[in-house]
Amino acid sequence: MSPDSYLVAVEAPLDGLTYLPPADGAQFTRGQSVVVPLGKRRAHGVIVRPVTKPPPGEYELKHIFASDPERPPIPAAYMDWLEWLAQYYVYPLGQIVESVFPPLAKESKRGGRKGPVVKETLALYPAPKLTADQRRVIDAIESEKGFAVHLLHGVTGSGKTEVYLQLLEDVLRQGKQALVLVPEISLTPQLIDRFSRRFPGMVAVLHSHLTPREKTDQWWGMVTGQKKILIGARSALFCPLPDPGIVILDEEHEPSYKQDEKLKYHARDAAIVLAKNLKVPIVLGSATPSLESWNNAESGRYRIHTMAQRVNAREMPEITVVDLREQIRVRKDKPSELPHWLSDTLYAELQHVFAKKEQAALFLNRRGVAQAANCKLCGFAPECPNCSVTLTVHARSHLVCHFCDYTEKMSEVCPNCREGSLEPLGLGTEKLETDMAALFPAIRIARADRDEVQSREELESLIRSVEDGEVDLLIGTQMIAKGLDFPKLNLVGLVLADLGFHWPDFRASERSFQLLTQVSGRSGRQSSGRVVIQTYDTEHASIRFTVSGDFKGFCDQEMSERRELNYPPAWRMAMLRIQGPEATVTKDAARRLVQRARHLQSQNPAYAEALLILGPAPAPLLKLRGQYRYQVMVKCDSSQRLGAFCRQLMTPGSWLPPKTKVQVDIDPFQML
DNA sequence: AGCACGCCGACT
DNA sequence: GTCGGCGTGCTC
Repeated sequence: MSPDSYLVAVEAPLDGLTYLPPADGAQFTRGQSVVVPLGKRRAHGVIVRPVTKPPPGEYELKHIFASDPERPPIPAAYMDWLEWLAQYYVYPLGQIVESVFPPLAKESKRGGRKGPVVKETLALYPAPKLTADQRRVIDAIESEKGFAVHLLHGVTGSGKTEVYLQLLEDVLRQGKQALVLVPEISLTPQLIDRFSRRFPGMVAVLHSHLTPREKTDQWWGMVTGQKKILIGARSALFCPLPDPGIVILDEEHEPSYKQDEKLKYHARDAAIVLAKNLKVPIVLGSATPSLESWNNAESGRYRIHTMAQRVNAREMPEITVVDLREQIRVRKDKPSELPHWLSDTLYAELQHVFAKKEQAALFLNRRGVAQAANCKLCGFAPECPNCSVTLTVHARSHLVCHFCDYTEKMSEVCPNCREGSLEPLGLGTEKLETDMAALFPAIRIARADRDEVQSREELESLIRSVEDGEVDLLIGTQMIAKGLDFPKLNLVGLVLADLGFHWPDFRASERSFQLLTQVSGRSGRQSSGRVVIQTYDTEHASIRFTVSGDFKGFCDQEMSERRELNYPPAWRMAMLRIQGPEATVTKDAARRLVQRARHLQSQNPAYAEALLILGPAPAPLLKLRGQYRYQVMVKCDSSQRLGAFCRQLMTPGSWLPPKTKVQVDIDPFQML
């Protein structure tokens, strides 16, 4: 019995359209590529499933033209995964399906005089002898067959990469393929070389900096099975591997795994579902696991593997916390020549390091435009009474919460100590550079931030010049915290750790802790490293737990706060973003969206206690590129319920004014 | 997304 | 009078 018709995912913002089989009566199976008529054009499509019922409404069904010989069928596990993505992230399947295919035809004109994507002429890199820790972890991971999530918690320098390499070797021995995901920023030629030396001729690479031709060639290398290991940024997930045996995802906690445009997926979460569909193990590695993953490990959903020792038994660096409040008090009586941001302690350490001809780095995690206010005397930063996030300074006179729109006037005197004054936090890397150049005229300074370093090539050449000892002092934002692996770097200074604490985001503490721990772990690769953390808030959990090295302690405390306010991972969250060209119209639409949401909530008793709707609140940058932006936050006790709610809420209707658009972001990272 | 239709300003 | 601007709406 032949089916009446097929549901086809087509290149359009739709989940699928119904088509009749072609005139020749050819039949199709799930995952096959076809060419279909769509309006006036020919479009690519993928068979989702045969259907017997015609679509609702009066339609003259069109016929599929033919199957698409250019495109191989998508494996069933990947089809299931794509449908999951569409459901979970509330995004049209038709626009997701396109991303499993390469940008160009298999064979077309070959151009480009650029070198090969993966160098194949390098000296082999033999496997070193594994440490007992590494052997234990590998055995534990390999003892479990089929799908399982393994969280590899290894301190910086504990040799996680070698664990990955050994796991890959064993998977390759079984003739299977592997997918290795890394954050885009760490996908450097050095990393690719390391894999290529170990597995010559078997490595393919996919990331956004490749040309369409290069992407297409790498894609086919994996899909034909010629290449065995795919290393890539998050988009590499979409390359349909015919025979995968393992998925590895390094730096699991990295926020850059979350895509914040179009399909707003989290590569870690998507990778886990993919691995589950493929029935293969997935390894998540990090020195500072995300609270999400840690929570899953504690509850037994993930297997946890810990590596607490550094490979060569190197010491962890010594961390000094400088209380800037104390510094201010001292300087009140005894004025200093030093810039206000530079403590006597950090200055002394810098002098010491430069005298020994070693390297130093100064970090200032200056992030974006949103500014917190804090008291220079007591460190107090005003918080929203409803949301427990730091309030943001608006027009230097008001404090606003970006989640619930709570507003208060910014008081002159600090409401906490009634002595100091509230002032916006503000300090830039440029200022650090000019001050340091004046203090130490002889040292060579390099600056790394978004203004100074635009491309990855620039970042790589900067890193190389630090490695080659052409730089004495590196000044930068957290963009260099990742690539920081310099043998002669023996001092890391965090100029103002508070900037991270007071970011208006419920993950601010977690990110600060991660940054502090990651940075601290990287000072002193060879000899005794030092870390100086300057702060107005020495009691902040991020600092206390970094200094004590108590990862679990930090997570326990942070989890209890998340539970209290129904934040992830205790609850789940979705952000609804409304934007339009007119201020009042957009704000009105946002209000109406909230009304709709509350109405929907009242219709279904299952939502009553399980759902919190907050807002609308103006986005921190209310007007961006001519668009006014508001956001509505939805918290929910279960991800299934949250997904169902959002899909219902987003069903198209006439309630949206023209030119106004709503987007859903499930499990948002970017709170702005 | 892409490609139509549709209704208003500056061109031969 | 038309050419073309991109706002709006639809695709089985």
